[in-house]
Amino acid sequence: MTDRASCLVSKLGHYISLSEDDRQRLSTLEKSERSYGAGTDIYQMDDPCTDLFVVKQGWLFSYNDLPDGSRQIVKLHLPGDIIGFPDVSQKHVTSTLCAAEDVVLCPFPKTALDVILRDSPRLSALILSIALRDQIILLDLLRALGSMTARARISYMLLDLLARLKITNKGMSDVLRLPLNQSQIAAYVGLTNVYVSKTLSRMEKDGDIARTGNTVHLLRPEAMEEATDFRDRYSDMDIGWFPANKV
Amino acid sequence: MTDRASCLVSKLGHYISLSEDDRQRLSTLEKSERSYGAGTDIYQMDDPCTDLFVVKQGWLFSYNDLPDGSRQIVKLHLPGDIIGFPDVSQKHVTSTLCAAEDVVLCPFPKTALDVILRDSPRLSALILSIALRDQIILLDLLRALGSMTARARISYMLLDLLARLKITNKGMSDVLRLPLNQSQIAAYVGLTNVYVSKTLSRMEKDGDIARTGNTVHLLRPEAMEEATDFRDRYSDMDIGWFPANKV
DNA sequence: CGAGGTTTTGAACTGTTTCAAGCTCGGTGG
DNA sequence: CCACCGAGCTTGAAACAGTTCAAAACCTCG
Repeated sequence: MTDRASCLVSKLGHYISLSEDDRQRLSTLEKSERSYGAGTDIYQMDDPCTDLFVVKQGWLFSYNDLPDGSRQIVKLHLPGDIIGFPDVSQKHVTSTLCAAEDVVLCPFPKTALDVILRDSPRLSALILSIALRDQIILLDLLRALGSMTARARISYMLLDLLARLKITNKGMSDVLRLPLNQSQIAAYVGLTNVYVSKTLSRMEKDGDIARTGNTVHLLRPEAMEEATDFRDRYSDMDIGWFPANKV
Repeated sequence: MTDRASCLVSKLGHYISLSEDDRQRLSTLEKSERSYGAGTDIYQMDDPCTDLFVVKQGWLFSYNDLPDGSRQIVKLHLPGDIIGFPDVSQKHVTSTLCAAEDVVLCPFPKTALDVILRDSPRLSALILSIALRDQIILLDLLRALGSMTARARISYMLLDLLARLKITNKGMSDVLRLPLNQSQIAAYVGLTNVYVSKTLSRMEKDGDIARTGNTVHLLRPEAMEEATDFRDRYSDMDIGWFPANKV
């Protein structure tokens, strides 16, 4: 991956082989990259939806504040992710995007999708697949929030993050840098910061995890997968049905 | 809508105008329709994923059973809906489909999407938009399960159902036939059947709703929308960016 | 009329929240 | 170099929303 390589090309090329045409198309879509400091709100809920972003560096999350003052984080964004996809279907964005740490993003215009859909069935299929897979993952999260205990929810979150990181980093161990504070974890799994603290402490005492700074070590991932009925949706997407590109 | 009209054509034609070519393409995809009795599991989690279904009649839901014995309903399917979309990205389906009452479905093969993506950019964009909008709706539900009280969750569910029914039935009032028992409602909003009963009774006593048989009348929908920060994602999808079909 | 599924109601219980205080630790300024 | 500050984490006690269990009431349909 050279320095001038487009974020989009490297992200999508990860799933399927791209024709030279496709590479060209994707590269031209990308605007110059941008940096944001930790804690910055990059766009706000209800802003007009014009750009998508590929994450080049750092973690981010999308959140909503509810009428009663509580906050729900609806998505964590890791390097390589495309941010804002679902909002393409709406005139305005439906959540606020916040940098969890210092980040670098590659914006590209929403209209890019138009071009892709018109000219590249293969890329269209890939993008659709990614959108659908993300939906499956949301359903998994829904099950966790709907009917699991605090402990299982947190386990689930950790397993999910590990699986995501392992896509691009095959040989990875079960150690995880977690650049989120406990209030953010709580807002994600639907608990309070206090109970997240208590639950993490208990998990540590029971030997499920070990913590040092903001890294977490999963000591019995299989047991945790068992308890949460965890499935890895990332490693085996079905891309067998993709159409070939027209000639 | 004639008797021989394809389910898919009438579903998709609802959003955009379809060319005669597109109509032809869609019609040929559809297999003959099928009926199932109330309570039937139509397919089971982990079955191979081959077909999608358009709902012609009746309500259904997709659910998962968790290791601890609890059940989570992840999606309610109403007439006009396409079932199984997210699973296209997987080799096996990720939840079990169950008929909440007597239903009629129109199956069509997963490979249909291949054809559409190759030949019709405009239909591709529509399908992608629907998938993305569904994702937004899931995020809304996630917020509800993650950080709302029992009362707000149930309010949210009712508002969402009403909004969905109003898509195809513009002049509809705030009365809703709800062919689900309280255990199913509970499995959907992440509560127990007992507490659903208690909450519904309280809502009725407070004058938020009225019940007769399995129909529910929303008496103060605006107040409920306020309390749950409800947004109607169905009525105004952004389809302005769709590509025209090639000639 | 009886039977089975569904809803209601009450009492005891539990997981999670709330509030509040104390602790840790890295960063900053005197 | 130390004192102090603030953000985040931990801990405990009290309160509460929602669960569990169990029994009774209700409905619909054969």
